[in-house]
Amino acid sequence: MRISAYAERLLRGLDTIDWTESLKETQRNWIGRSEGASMWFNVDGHNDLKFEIFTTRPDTIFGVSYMTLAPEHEMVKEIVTDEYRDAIEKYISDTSKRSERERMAEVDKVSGQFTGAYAIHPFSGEKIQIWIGDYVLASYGTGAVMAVPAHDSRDHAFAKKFGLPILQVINPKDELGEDFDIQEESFDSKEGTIINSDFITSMEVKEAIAEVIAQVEEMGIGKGKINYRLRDAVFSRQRYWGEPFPVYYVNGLPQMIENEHLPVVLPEVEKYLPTETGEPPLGNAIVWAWDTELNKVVENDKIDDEKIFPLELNTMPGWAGSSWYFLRYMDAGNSEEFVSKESESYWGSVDLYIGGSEHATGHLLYSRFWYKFLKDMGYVSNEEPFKKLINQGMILGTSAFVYRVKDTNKFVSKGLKDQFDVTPIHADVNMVVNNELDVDAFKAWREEYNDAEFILEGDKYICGSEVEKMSKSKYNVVSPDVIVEDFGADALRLYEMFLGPLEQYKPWKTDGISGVYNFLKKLWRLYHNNDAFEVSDVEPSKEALKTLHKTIKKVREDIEKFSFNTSVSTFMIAVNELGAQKCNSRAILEPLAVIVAPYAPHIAEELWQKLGHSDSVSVVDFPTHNEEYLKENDHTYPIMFNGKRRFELTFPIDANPKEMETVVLAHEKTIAQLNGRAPKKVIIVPKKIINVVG
RNA sequence: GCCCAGGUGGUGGAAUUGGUAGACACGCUGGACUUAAAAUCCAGUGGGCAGUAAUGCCCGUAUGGGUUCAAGUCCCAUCCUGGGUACCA
Repeated sequence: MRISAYAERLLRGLDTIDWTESLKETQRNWIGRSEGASMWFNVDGHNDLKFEIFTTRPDTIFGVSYMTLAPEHEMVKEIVTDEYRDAIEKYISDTSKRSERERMAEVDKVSGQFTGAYAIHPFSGEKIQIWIGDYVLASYGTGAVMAVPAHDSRDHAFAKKFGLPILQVINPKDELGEDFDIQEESFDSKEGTIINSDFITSMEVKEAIAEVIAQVEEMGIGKGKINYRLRDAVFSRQRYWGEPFPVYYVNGLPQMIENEHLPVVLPEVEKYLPTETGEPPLGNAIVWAWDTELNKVVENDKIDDEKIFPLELNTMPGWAGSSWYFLRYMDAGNSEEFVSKESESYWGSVDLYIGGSEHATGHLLYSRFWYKFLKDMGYVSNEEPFKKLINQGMILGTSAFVYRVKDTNKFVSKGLKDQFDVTPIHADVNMVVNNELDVDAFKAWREEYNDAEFILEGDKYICGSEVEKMSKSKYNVVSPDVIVEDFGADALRLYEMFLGPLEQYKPWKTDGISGVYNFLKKLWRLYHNNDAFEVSDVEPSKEALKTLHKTIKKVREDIEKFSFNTSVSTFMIAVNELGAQKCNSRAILEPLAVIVAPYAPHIAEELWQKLGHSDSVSVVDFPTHNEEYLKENDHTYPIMFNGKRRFELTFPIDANPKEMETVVLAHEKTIAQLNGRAPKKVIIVPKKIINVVG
């Protein structure tokens, strides 16, 4: 699939979507756009031979001291001289044996071999040695580079190892100083002035790049070029299960099954594993042949290669479905097209996508690619599939540790463990409450611990703890079912939100759930007197209205920002305040149930019913706040001296700053603070602070 | 190595545009109710110093500098943690 053809659009599109910067950056790096030039070099003594290199630094053309080809480069065998033939062949066979993994692990290891051949410098006409080296990748650019050791760290390492010349052609910007030793370290930055470089000498780097490109284009030996790191991908999956290709083989040649006979449905198999002969899992199927007369899938043993043929065993890769499944939701019942024009134009692209960042360079890049392709084909109308994307953080587990004294069956409490030689062991978190181990449960946990002994602190065994991914092997898995059983689904839902920001990784600690559980109980009590449901129709108090409306305002803002943890805090504050106000006014409690509903739907629904409604709380309009109720008559200002708060004063909201200043300066505490000094300045920020400078 | 995100009490976290750091909650301490426990409610809770107390002062958002009347927030440098990436010319 030629995703590389969309590289530029995939890159530019990133500027138009509301995704996290880190995710966009990962995609940018993966696409890997680099701007430079491709140039042709002639080979000395071979009039008919020339080769192409790609460089992002044409400005360093006069610093070239050798050329490097990838070992796999097709020209190597033609140019190698007899003297070096054996050495080159040995090097090629050695590097081909090294697996990609080895090459990755040995990045620092520099290796290479001279070919005996020379290239001709296009401007100076000088002869330049041609080497091969496995730091040049055959699959990127042209598989050949012009090596400028003075200004490229990899070329520098290579040159140093093989004693090749290092020619400086850029003078670093002043602050890096004269004492920069180019023989010791390369200068890769583009901040500097060109030296020793014929017609580009004394130009700035940027200028020189453009000038060299113009010159080689005029000479017909090169041109400006943009390269991408992004590679095309094979549309197939060998080892796993996936959507089947509607393809069968006649004499080994693939044939497409006609549209009208689709879909081809996957067969039943015993196991989803490759066959013993190494074929894909579909090779295990016994009903996987195509009958060209009946136009259906039939048993393999009927294959006669005349009317009945074998079907393709490879399947489609994961992104065959994941790249566009969301479009199908718009028109799931449509049996003619994946989505109708009407549905597509109604729904458009996805407004909000919540997903993990681990899909940055796979699913999320391919989805964008497919979507752009579908747009080009006229099937969808937007350029990007996911307008906004949030990476949700993972809920981590809090592991508990007990400390076994080495070579014994004794366990020492955390506070005393430093007095012994101990091994930390994961204990099941379900046996631990507030870091205290249920000793009997631990003994019963496993046979080997039945007669364990404990060295306690006071009368308790205190466990150590550590935050890790939830995993069975770490015994830190907390099942949501158990939480729902103990506290209810609303408490679970609220607590997950309350733990912290949506995008953040955060540790689960069951102990903390009592906070939201208490909140739910307090909420319930607002609508009840003892156990009886009781709300009144009396006019709500000013304070209650203020509490309600500031809550509505804040929660609406939080929802816009996906800041659900602060919403939950806001509800807690509201319920605490209304409780203190002894509010049980219907005019307050009805809208309260509505705004709580998205967060704690079960309890809200039940309260809504008790309030006498027969429809669901989820279909009621979300209330809007009224600024009238939020108006303050006065504001309590911190009185600060040189930025340090010393006391507070309350002023009417519309107080004149001049008058406020007079009152502040006349205050006895101000006089005490100033201690005889004259204030230089008084800064008054309305509804914020008053700062006296002096 | 490079790129990105982050570092705030005992803990999870809050803090609008630079404007009272620590909201809310957990935990902890003390108290009320109770024969007792659970549940519930009330009060306190960043650290330090002084004071019988009211209160006052100093320090404090990873570290060191800087800008500002004022910095968790802005700038520079450093350290640490998490994630991504791996010779891409």
